[in-house]
Amino acid sequence: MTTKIYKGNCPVIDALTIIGGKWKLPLLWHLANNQSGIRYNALKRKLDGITNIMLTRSLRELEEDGLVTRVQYPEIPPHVNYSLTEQGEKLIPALLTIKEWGEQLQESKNDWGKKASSHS
Amino acid sequence: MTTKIYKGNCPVIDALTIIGGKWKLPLLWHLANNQSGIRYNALKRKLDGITNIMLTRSLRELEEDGLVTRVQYPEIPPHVNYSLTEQGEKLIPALLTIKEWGEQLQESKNDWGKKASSHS
DNA sequence: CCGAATCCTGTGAGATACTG
DNA sequence: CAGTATCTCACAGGATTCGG
Repeated sequence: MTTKIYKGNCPVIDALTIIGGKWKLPLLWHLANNQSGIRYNALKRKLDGITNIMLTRSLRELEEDGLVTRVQYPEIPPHVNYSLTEQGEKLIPALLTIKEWGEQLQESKNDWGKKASSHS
Repeated sequence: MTTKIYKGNCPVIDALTIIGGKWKLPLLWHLANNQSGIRYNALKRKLDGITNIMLTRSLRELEEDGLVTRVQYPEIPPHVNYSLTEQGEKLIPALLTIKEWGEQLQESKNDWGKKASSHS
């Protein structure tokens, strides 16, 4: 994936396709931590290693998918602000669910299945 | 993605990487619907269009990631049964959370935020 | 300051054929 | 029945360069 496969058939796949790019999650994460919005270059600094084109692409796609709002102030110098939409905000709790599962998975990969008999 | 990026840093990305392949979700879905397990060829029939190699690869990866159990009965003809592990089962509720979000997203993409008031 | 256009490459995905 | 072995191809990701 993040190749689109069963178009429209499955909301889960749709969702994962939307957030499936390499930078989408980090991007959403930083946007979630800046509810007042954040500027392009600030975003770029936080996402260490991202190039202009990847940042622009990712932002555009998230915008088209209705997760991100872009507000442009026609000033000199230019000023563009990005923030999560309501739909974008709603995604965060879902991601936290996944996060917990991922943490459980990492724990279970450590050996501790054997020594756990102390709490019963 | 599902290129691995920030190895180990983020459980969310880890999780999405694991379930990120093209057939992973459909596969997990069918496994979730057959708690007693399901055989290779039965799985293949349900996943219409999948090739042997993709099915094998996907199963192996899920097995290595601890989501799927492979049980082989040394009979003639061979009989191999696949089923979800506990970790695999735990993933399902998380996916349902994502599913709900995806459904909300599709609703909001239909135009009906706008037309709600005026058609006089 | 905020991007777009072009070109290149590594990897996921698949077609096809063969095996214990 | 349950897989493997190669080969090819498309596409996401990225380097580089340029513009309002």
